[in-house]
Amino acid sequence: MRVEKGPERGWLQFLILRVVSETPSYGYEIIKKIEEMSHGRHRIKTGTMYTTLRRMENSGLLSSVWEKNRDAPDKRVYEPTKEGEEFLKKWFENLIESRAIIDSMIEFYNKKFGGN
Amino acid sequence: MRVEKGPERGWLQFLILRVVSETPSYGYEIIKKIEEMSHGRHRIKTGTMYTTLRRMENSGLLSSVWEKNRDAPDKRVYEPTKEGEEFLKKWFENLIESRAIIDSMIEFYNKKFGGN
DNA sequence: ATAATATATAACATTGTTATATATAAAACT
DNA sequence: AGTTTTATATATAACAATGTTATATATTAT
Repeated sequence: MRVEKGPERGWLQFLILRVVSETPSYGYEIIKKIEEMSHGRHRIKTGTMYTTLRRMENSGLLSSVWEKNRDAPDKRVYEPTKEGEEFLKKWFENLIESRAIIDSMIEFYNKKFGGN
Repeated sequence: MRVEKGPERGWLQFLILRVVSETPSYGYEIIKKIEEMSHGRHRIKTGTMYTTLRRMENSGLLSSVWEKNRDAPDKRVYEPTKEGEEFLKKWFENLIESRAIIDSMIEFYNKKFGGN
């Protein structure tokens, strides 16, 4: 799989990997964790989430197991594959490199639009 | 046109607007300015650039005029529309809001992967 | 009943890439 | 002087990747 160069592509995949690399989790919970983590800025629709999880499993970034429950619907729990961990790490490295560019962008903004 | 919430979508459109909002410019030059601005990290292919410029004009974010030249090929010079300026401003605002999230991401990375 | 939890997918829209084509002007070669 | 190569400049069709919308199903808690 191609790894992109900046914060421009696969942002959602990055967020998902960020979550499940900390603790394996399932679609519904990942949505809430992302929402919490981004202070309400990223409200992922269920359709988007499950579609993306499925694609990421197909492309080898995630693996899943069914967690069976008596008193609740079963959950499909995801964790990163080795390839997923590598993808995540590269994305982080790119994000760190991009931070300087982002900062210079914001500086330009403050000049142009008269920010604080 | 829908305006997105974070650094996840339309990053290239944002970069283009960032450039032409400073000084109106044309495809070939915009590629070089973006490459320069990003310290070589964003090398946009001509196909990507002209396709994107065309789409942005169609969706009302940019307008263009032909600059006729005797000693060189003509250039199609782009500048942002009013809508383009608004799009750019919102993108900037979202980027600023996202910076805190990005920073917390990087902090997580440093813990996880043992960064500096 | 209604809301919250939990997963799923088809159809669509948007965004970015690749491959290819055209044309002019300047520089370097032979 | 004539030829090739490089740089400048634009364009688009076909494709790949990513994200959204709309809709469906089923269980548990209030």
